[in-house]
Amino acid sequence: MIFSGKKNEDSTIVELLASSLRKDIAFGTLLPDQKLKLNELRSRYGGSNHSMRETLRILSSEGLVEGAAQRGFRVTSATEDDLRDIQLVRQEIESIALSRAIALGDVAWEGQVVAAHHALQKAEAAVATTPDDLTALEWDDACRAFATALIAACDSPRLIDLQRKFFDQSRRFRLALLREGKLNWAARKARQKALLDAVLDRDETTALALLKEEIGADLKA
Amino acid sequence: MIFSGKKNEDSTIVELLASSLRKDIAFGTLLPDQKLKLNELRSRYGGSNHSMRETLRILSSEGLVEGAAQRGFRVTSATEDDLRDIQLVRQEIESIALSRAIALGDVAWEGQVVAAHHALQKAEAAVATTPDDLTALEWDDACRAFATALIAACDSPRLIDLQRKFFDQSRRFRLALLREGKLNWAARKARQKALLDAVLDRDETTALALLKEEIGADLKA
DNA sequence: ACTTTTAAAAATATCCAACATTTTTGCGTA
DNA sequence: TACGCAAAAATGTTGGATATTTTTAAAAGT
Repeated sequence: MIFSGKKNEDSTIVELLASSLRKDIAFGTLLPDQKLKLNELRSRYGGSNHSMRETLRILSSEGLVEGAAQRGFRVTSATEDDLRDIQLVRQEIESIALSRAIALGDVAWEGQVVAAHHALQKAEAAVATTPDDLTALEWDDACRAFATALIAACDSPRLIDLQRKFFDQSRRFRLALLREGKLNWAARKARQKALLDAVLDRDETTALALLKEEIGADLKA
Repeated sequence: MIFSGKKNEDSTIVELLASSLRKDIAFGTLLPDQKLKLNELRSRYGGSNHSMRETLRILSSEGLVEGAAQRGFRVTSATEDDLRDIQLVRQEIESIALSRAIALGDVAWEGQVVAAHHALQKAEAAVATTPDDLTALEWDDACRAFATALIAACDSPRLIDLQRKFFDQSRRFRLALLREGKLNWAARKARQKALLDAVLDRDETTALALLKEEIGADLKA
């Protein structure tokens, strides 16, 4: 990944399809609860029926779509209950992981966190002024990178994996709030700075409180 | 499948294959880190290459198998680190879920828990005397049912789903301990009874401590 | 009118056979 | 022994064909 800003490592067709579908689900091009018929998807995204089925199995394992035997797949619903549940899980998982990261992280980790925070600041400023799709995607990626960096020093690969999955499930909601202009940029900036400082100070209590607030902020925003 | 005690809801070929592979992974017929070549699997379990690929995607989403682009699938490794990680995640997830269940559960839930505990007692006694494969499987299912019942009143579908997935990941280790005769039946019985009582008393602190012990017991046993 | 039955259409699930691409293996050479 | 390369093996992908199931729409009966 020498040249790529974002590494587009979609080496197989199935991964390529999965990326396309993920993006369209995140942006709401594919709506919650929408039936995903194989032939429609194929004519829209390409690929054989098998590739598309495999793709849907992958998205299914990520919680973005749901499949039922003999009756195909549909986009996972996105009700307020779903949002609440996802946020609950994110808060719990990321809290545990952050605790461990704060206990275990070294200086290199601190560097990662600082860098991710810096990139996030830039991305937030950019999307606040020009909220087109591409900028939105980069902003969302920056959010993800910051959240990932925070727990990178955690010693549990499975917790890290869960963090990734549930963050991706929360994308749709975050992008929706952005579209509706319901994000408080000043508050976010202050909170993120405070979170960064708490982490660097290894102030676990404060950091966890701020992390939960950061995750929960999207709900009633 | 008209007579089977456990409802074999494998309505599709893929689900059937997944069940077979799950079982063989749990019992160690398919060893950790073993390469899973499609043609070998097909001649052993049947199914077309696509069905088998889909099956492996499913198992992959359950953490039993791992896939890498262009180089196929292999059984997930099962080192001590893996065990530790799985147990950590189980302890955290199930603790959160049990807390919520204790707070929210009604009498029907208590009934479920009592019933599952009763069945577990029977299954433990059975497997302690005749540890053949079938009995072992039934015992393991009873363990799972008890753990599931404990958190059934939890209001987070995603936590419940995670509990299921990580319990299934821990199967291999539990069955291995059984095979090696490293389980302390008396201690287990006492602990399970104490856990049941704590839950029925809504004594969260005690219940959580016992739950963590129950999950962690398999490690140093 | 309203449910129930039945027939047709659509969609899913599966398989086979072939082919392109990538990875692994085995062997000869430096 | 290490290296590189060709052969073999394995993965990834496609198209077409077919069985089975679900969904739909129409027909029938009360």
